[in-house]
Amino acid sequence: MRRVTIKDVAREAGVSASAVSRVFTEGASASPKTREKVLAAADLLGYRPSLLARGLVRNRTNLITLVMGRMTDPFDARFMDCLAESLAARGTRLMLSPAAVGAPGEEGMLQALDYQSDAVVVSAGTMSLAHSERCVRAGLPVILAGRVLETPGVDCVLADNHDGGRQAAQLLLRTGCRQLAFLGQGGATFSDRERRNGFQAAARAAGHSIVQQSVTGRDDAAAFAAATTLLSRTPRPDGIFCSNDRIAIAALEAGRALGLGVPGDLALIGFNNLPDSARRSFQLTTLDYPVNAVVAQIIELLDLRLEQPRRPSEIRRVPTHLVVRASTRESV
Amino acid sequence: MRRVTIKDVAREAGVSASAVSRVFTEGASASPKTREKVLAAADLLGYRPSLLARGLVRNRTNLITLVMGRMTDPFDARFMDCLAESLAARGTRLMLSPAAVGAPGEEGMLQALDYQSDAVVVSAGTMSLAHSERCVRAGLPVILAGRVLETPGVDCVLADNHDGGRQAAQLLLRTGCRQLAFLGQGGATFSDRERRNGFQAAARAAGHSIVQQSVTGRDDAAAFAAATTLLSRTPRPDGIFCSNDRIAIAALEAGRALGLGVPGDLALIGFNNLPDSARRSFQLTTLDYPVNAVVAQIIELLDLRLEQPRRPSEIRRVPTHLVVRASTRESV
DNA sequence: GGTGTTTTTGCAAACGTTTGCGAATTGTGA
DNA sequence: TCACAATTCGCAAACGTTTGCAAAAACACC
Repeated sequence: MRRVTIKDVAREAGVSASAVSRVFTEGASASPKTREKVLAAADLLGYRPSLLARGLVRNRTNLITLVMGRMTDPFDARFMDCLAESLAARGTRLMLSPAAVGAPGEEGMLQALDYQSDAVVVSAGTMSLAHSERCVRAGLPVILAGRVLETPGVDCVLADNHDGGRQAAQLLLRTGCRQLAFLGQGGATFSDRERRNGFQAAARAAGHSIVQQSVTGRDDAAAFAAATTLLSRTPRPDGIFCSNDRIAIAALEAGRALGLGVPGDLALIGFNNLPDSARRSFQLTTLDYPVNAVVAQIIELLDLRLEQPRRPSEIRRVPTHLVVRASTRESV
Repeated sequence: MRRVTIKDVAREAGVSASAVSRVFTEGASASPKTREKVLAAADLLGYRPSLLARGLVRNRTNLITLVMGRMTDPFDARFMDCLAESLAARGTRLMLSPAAVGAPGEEGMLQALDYQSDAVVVSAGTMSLAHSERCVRAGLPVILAGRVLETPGVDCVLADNHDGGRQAAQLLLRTGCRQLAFLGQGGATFSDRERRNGFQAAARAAGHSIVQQSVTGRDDAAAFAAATTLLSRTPRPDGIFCSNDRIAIAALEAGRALGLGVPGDLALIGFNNLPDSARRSFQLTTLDYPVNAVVAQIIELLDLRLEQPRRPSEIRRVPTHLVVRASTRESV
């Protein structure tokens, strides 16, 4: 039951432990003869190098910690899935650190230090980031997904939410909506604020004002209630931009429950382009959140920073594009 | 930038490294005085024990590897989230190993050995399990979620799918359905087969036969197409049990697209009780998959096996219960 | 075969912990 | 104060690797 170690392989192959190590490390020198002997022995014994031990001496674990909130939104799942997959493809493993467990929540970032993660990716939108600096000071690269923190050494990558809001406003206005509204989370997350600001700015630029309504709570019922409230205001909004698809779908159901035709009486735009929003029951116009592109940027920044830890930190924005479906009207 | 190590703390506190170590390990002997000095020093320097090093000597890492398929279904996300959360609460970290990366896919199980995970949880439903035995032989506990493998040393926990199928059949028959059908994945996953078998057995026992249709492909469009095919058979099914909620919702949309009333012309039952199925647009009757209970059982089995590695392996089934909504008729 | 250059090899010291063991310290009771 | 028991402490050896260094081996060239 004892783990088969490098020494076992060395003995079996009749070489030194260093020789075995070199066979198993990229680009090290080993003669074809020993290589063959070592591989045979390793195969026979079922040897696999301990990445713990290797990490200890190399000070590089090929581990990345992901700090995330509860994956209540399928969007988070999609992000995590994509990240795990892309990292695995380049030989890096992803470790999960749920943010919600302790009271402060940001403990998860520090735990990344414990296992000597090569970096920590934070995607928990509502979390405070008090510990980021400490991580950076300890030499642990921090990458923020979906939000910005102006701290030296912290890289950020996110969708261009502001521009997404602009596109939403312009589409609604172009298709004849006159009473614009934003239905969001009341500024609870970074993305929420950016999307609202972009929407509002574009509306203003076109000479329109917007009304706002926030959903309090995280479940669909809360979103439905908030949408119902919003739709019973006078004048009734005829074009709503929602902070994300989940809220938009709830709003769509609320509109229908009130007997409103979509998009005739009410046009709706969401954000994220979840699989759900393509469903024939909803056919939601939305802004595509480019998960793959965001993940690609994260990995690129990761590599850059691991190569040169002192490089200035970057903020990268990934463009977002409209996916027009049947919850908005045709352009006139 | 050098990591602050146990020796730094020892020097700062004026004690030996062993003393520091003992302060940081549960139930070791250290006098109040040294404890205080050590904690002060550790706090000052920002010391955190390296779990790599600790894992190396203790041969216990507090790491669990989760081997999973792509998280295309929100159900998987829910499972993973719950597992990560529960493990974190007891001080164990979850490591992800996407199964889909290599050609064989089961490589992920072996990678659990590399980081000396304490155990591996496999939830990838469609994956082959060729490497399970090898893991067990290497002393790595394997726990299967959602499927059964009759191998000594492999524990399994899953929902009682067979009984769920029975409940579905009985409800449909009790509410007046006469042409029962099963819409599933053609036996692609373990759960799929069990659910079908339970459904079929109960129907037979009541003197009914069922027709089957399988959806080929993983996206909603495939499910919609399969449902449409199924609904154009003669005699047309009036009660369909679907392998999971995603398929059931697609079937519901297909029924509506054909102008069928739900539940009047067509009754539908899903499986998993996803948040989506509670939506007012769907109101899907479904079987609740008790994620929390399953995870609790997994953790219990885990603890048991870590305590006594040689104990006989167990198969635990967690009961499932009907959540009746508006996609089925009232009992008569 | 001899010289010089390149490649391969083994030794031993690291990496940051834990832990058995014996020594040192502290506490107890008369 | 002394003898004895119970704690606490430090030393050093582990855990399974990698890697700088110098010795050894292989190779190239004349």
